[in-house]
Amino acid sequence: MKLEAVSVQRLYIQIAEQLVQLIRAGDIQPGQRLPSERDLATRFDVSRPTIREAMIALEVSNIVEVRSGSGVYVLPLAKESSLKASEDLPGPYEILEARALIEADAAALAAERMSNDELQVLGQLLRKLISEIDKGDIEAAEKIDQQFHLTIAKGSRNSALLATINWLWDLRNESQIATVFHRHAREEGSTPSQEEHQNILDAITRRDPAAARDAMTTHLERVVLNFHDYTPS
Amino acid sequence: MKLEAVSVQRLYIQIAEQLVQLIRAGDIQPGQRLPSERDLATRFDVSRPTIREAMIALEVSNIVEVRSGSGVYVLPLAKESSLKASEDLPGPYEILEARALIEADAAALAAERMSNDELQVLGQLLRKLISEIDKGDIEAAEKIDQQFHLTIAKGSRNSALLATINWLWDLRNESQIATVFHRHAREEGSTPSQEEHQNILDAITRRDPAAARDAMTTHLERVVLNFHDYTPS
DNA sequence: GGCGCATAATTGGCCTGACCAATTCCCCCA
DNA sequence: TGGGGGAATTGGTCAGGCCAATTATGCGCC
Repeated sequence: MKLEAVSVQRLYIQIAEQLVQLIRAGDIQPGQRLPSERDLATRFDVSRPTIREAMIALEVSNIVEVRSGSGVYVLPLAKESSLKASEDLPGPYEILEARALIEADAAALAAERMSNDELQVLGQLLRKLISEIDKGDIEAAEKIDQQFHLTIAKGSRNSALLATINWLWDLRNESQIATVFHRHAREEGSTPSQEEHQNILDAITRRDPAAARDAMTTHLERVVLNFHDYTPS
Repeated sequence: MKLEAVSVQRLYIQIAEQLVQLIRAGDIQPGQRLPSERDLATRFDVSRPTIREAMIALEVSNIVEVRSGSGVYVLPLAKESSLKASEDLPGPYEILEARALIEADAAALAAERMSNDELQVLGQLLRKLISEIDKGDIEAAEKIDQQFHLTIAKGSRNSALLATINWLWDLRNESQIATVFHRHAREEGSTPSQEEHQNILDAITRRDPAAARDAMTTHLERVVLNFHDYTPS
């Protein structure tokens, strides 16, 4: 029997996410100062170092600015920094469709622009991916898979594309991790993807943009099909 | 006399940046585990909470991965990333390139999915666009132009694509409104775009995805070319 | 009454030391 | 030789404390 790998997220992440939500919802306006660390500590019922870690996370993410001796303030762009309000988030199907299109574009560009070093990394990731799948560690394999795709996105040398693809993965991870779809994908969807990933890597290595695009499209459209088959309709 | 605005950076930033340098230089390879927090604390001669803050910063920046009870490990993509991920927003060229790719995808989908009502709206927008250009009101024309493009994005029936395209337009508007590029684009770039917009609309009306994609690509690639011509090199 | 300035209160920056839980290591025993 | 099972290591979190920067306060002086 497999236990739910809940693995409660670390506290600083929980707190940072709650604060981000408050900011996005408008409960805390840009420019406004949020409560002192000591105050937040008692409110969230955690220690001050934990609050402090959450602040670091928000600061590095350019969501707040920390002014020593004064307080921490919400930055102006904070509300939009993470694309779109949390209202009608795209569903898993829309995310997959968008990924199929955009990541295909990115793969084509990457085939032309990616450095040899990055290709090395890509090869390592693929080997690691296969080994994790063999070991049966699906969770680890999914992380590697994400890194594989993001490395390609980065290879496009276009930070707008990279940011977009990053966002789509975040969406997938945040909202949909426990759906029937993903559970199924974990069980069954891994095997063919090895070959598909290999095809993508080969195409990029050959510096063949069209082939890279096709390989990526094929890969993600199969995932879309998997999704269709197992969606409770 | 001007004093050095040293304002000693906070410790966690100093440490995080040193580690990033080590990673970039290859002294710490991706996949490798870096020293324990306690170890780093003594080496840098700071307390463990400070090291911990630096780790949080690196983790949020997708440079390392923290595995509880095991250690913190350098991620594969780490070599080229830096702290403050979103600090360097995409430049105008990157935005245009991304738009050319993504809006082309959206146009192709829109050709298949857009409702007739929306097509009507698109036609009205185009007429309005032409009339504003004739009147010489460039600013109004740009707003209409944006609506035209966003209506097509909406026609893709994919909220992830729509959100992405929305975000790219926001980026364009916010950060680059006063550059030489845009000033020039306002003066000269309007005339040919009338015909190009018409081509896009026609293709969608004909329900021809490939043509819609091509028309959108052509349109935006010309803008890219304009950009190239007038970029101060 | 209004203006300045010194002092007090608040706030972030950082440290020490400690305990817990997860992971890994390693030795000993079957 | 192959497991098993502590013991050591490592991250996760807490408590409480001191310092420096910033801000608020209030008192005296004009």
